[in-house]
Amino acid sequence: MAPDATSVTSTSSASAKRDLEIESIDFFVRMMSLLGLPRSVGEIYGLLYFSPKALPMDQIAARLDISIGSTSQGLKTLRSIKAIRSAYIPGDRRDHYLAESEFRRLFSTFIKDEILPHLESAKDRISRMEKVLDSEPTEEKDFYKIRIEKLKRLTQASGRLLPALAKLLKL
Amino acid sequence: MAPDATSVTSTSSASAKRDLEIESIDFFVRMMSLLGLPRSVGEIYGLLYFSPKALPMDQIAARLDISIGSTSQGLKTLRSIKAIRSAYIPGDRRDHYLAESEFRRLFSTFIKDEILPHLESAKDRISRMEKVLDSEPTEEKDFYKIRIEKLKRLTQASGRLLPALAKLLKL
DNA sequence: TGCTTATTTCATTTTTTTTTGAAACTATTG
DNA sequence: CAATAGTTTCAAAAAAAAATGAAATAAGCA
Repeated sequence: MAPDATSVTSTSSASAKRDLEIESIDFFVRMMSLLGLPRSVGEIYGLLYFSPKALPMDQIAARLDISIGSTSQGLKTLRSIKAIRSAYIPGDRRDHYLAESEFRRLFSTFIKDEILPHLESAKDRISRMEKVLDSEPTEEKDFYKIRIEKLKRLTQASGRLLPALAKLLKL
Repeated sequence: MAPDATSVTSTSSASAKRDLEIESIDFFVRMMSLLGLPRSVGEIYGLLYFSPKALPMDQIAARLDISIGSTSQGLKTLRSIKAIRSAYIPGDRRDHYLAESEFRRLFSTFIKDEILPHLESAKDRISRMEKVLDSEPTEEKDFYKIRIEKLKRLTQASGRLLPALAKLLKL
């Protein structure tokens, strides 16, 4: 195997870099888990976020001590939410990855891909509910009407708020 | 065992109610899972949300066909995020639960309890990072400085945006 | 084209989360 | 104050999610 091309450039403190790396990984592991993404995804992003050079998959796996399977999966996830991009390194046929540091974009992608679809299906569901309520003469009709109305308002409010938020974050 | 006090009051469509109940449960199971809460919590809230009467624990468990252990746990969770409240029913010594239908409150509680604490610890972490960077003469200092700066801006922005959002939702 | 290196896929294993059910505890009431 | 009904707790089981590792596939190069 080739000598480790990213090994520390001798003189300056490797440990300071390592400390920053660890804090970064920890930070993003938590943050990603807040978004419901697995630990490995946070680790990978955290590592890349504080890496001045683009890193290939095998080095990411080695540095984090996780399998290449997880690494491949994690990179796929991060690509899908546009949290990383690959950089071409001449004379090396491996893909190299860089963190997209504008992660406000990342949130906005997340809202668009994960939350808005749920809202869509919620609208359908509410129509179905209204149909059920209209079709059959249920007791406590008023109660049900009010509840459906509240759900409707919630989804409408979210439907307006979230895209606005997404746009705000993207800029 | 006593006859089921909440069984349908004869005439009007039980199936319409059941249909609404099922849609509601499905809706909230998805929504809660978006917030990282277990299925049973969504089921319980969904059931209560479309129940005109307050329901005791054993009936909730029976209707959802889940254990009383899960039900007790789930109710505890829902109480902790103020998503339900209990109603006193004269002559019945069981606690009866009602859904808090203003779930905008619920989101705001969620932001306050789940997200803001992370932000706090993020601030500490960033201070630590800055200390590390200042203390040791690391190469690529500029790169690290910029990254830390970006993290800082993110947490600051969130620290301003989230409480505002929480307040907006609570009204 | 064949050889080598890099990457993806996916069945299996491991880990984590959730649910269950029974015992412990609490509170009410006769 | 005992008997009973209601609730919580928690160890164990079940289910779900994530990670592994090896085989399959793809891609670059001679």
